[in-house]
Amino acid sequence: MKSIKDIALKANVSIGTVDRVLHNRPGVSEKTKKKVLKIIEDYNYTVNPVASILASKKTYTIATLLPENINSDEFWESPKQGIANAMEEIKNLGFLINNFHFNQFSSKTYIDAFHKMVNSKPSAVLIAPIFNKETKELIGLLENENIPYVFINTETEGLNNLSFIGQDSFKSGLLAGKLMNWVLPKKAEILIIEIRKDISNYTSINKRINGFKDFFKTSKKSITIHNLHFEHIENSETLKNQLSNYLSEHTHIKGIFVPSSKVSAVAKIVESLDRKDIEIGGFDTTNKNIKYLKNGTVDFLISQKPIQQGYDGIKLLFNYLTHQIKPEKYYFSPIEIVLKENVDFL
Amino acid sequence: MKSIKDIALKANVSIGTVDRVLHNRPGVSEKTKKKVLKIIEDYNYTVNPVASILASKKTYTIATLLPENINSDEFWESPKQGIANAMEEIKNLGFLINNFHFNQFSSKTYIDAFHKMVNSKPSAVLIAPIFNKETKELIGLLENENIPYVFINTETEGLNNLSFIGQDSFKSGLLAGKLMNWVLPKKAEILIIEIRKDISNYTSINKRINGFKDFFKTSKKSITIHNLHFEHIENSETLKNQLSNYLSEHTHIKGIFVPSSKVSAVAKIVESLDRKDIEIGGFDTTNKNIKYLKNGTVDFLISQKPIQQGYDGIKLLFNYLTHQIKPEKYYFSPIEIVLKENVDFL
DNA sequence: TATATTTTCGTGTACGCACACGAAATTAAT
DNA sequence: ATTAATTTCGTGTGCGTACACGAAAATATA
Repeated sequence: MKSIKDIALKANVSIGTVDRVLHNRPGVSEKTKKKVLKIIEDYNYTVNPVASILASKKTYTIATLLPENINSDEFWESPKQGIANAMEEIKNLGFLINNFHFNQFSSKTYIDAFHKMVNSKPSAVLIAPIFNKETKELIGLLENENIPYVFINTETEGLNNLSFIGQDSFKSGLLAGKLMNWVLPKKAEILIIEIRKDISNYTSINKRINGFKDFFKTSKKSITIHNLHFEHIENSETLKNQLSNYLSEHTHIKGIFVPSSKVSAVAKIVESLDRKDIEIGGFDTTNKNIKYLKNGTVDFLISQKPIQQGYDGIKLLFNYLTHQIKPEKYYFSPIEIVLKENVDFL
Repeated sequence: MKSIKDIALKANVSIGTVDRVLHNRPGVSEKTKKKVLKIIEDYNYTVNPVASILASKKTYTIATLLPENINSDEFWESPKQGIANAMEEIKNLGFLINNFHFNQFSSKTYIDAFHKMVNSKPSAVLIAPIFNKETKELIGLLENENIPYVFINTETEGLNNLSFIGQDSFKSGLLAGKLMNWVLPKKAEILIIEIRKDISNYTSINKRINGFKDFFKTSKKSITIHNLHFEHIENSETLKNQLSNYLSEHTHIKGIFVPSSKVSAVAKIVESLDRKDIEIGGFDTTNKNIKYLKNGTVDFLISQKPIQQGYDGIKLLFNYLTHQIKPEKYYFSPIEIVLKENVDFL
């Protein structure tokens, strides 16, 4: 392995000079610069990143802005896990992390946290831009400071984000449609259950629903689709009452599609009604959802590898900051089908 | 970030002493060792791997022993890709790789390559132990030299391999059964097609078939299962003749299960027969298989993330050699369901 | 030509750790 | 108590690079 010293020796210059041409720093005449570059080429030399990192005492701070999760079962736990994993790998390379949180049902907390994040003067940020309008208003703060930002999970169009990491929601809904179509009989009715609390994330949810419905345009089976909205999901009594009423009024409903991670709340009710004839499909492998998948109440879940989303987000920023590697604008996460039979192997 | 110096300072010893306890080297009294360890604990100190690697001029050589792939579409291309990716990451950390190949249909080439591999005196090896008997005979060569070895893709029981990375074949077959059951009508017959060339890998294939059949013990549908063996698959004419004869003799066959990666060969024939009523399922996302998945001839594929298998194998050896991190004995790869709708998002 | 200015380059130190060498402290032997 | 043997530990150097500082060389100004 050739080193800077070897180059310097061969070129009859000092290692300082070699260093200067390597980093395109000023202070080298065209002539010697050319000479050194030639030798670098000849020797097939590349900087040793290990030594490079050790020598440059540069430190980077990455800030994240994600929803807080009150109980440990929530979706956001997973991206956070991935972020932590990535940080573990690069913490010795001069990277620090600063996590900011907000309440995903309060745009005010989002704005607050956003300001705090900017004030911490990070090298780069990873954001879940759940609030569309607010994000567009605030994003200038980052651009003024030239802080690169990556969006995760929620797509926001028309901004100069370095990259977006998340699922193609329409396609994942389409896939959900295909699976639901598989598990249903030749003739059946389907109920789509939306939880109004999801509204902050409405674009993704709506795209999923659109994709889902889109599939049935081509289905050979005879399918009718119902929609049901709930304001709150906490009050499980009213949810239960309304849902069981609806199901008893529409006895041909054999499939329920939950276009969010709140599958378990629905599954719990269906199970208590002992309606084994109803197939349920939805999103995200939270612990509760997995529980109902394993006991057969839920038929399928669609996952987006959220741990990897977090991991990839950090790694991407790492590569950008240290090696100036510009990422793709879109990284679509896997659309993973999770059944009882493969849930233990993910 | 705390460094050795900080530890030494706090413990009132020299960095040399701290270094000794960190590496379990002799020459430290129990008393000071305890003291230092306590401070390491308190400070939550971990060695900086960057500096560590730079300082230790140690170099490791990892050898791999995998089947050669003649055309670029074969399964083994993927693990090799993963291996290459991992090596790219660690090549500057003093790691070299040495790839050995064999013909997967000739045990003699396996034995030859195995010897060559051992003679190259690698620090550790990654093997696809496709030939069971031969592996058991040869493994002593590695154990004599105390060379750690990891198995990939093919499970071989009763040996002291550091780890195994691959799929739970029975479970993946079971899942294939579930999917086939979903796509078939209430009453149908299924054909399982084995290619005799797969014999070297027979354990995996057989386990898949067992899992597949196992599922139908619980199916509510009325299913009959046929079996068909082919010696060679190259001669596509005879394959085509035999298969089309069999299908025309057994008109109730509505599903074909290929428990190997040779799905495309079967799909090609079924397509040429214009038998759109037959559903096909199998393994591995080779380019050809994906082609038939996309055009609808194949209904589902089951993938095992082969790229990641290769990647994980190398990374695991890296961690073992550099940090003495002992891996789990079994790493079961994901059992991934691949449909037309999600094949572009893997 | 002498001096000032700018350009070009060499030297030294630091990053955190590994490891060799040898000194100091402790213990054993006489 | 003196010396020898052993254990315990401190110091120094190097890994390959980054970067600050200042010296030398080249060029400009008078």
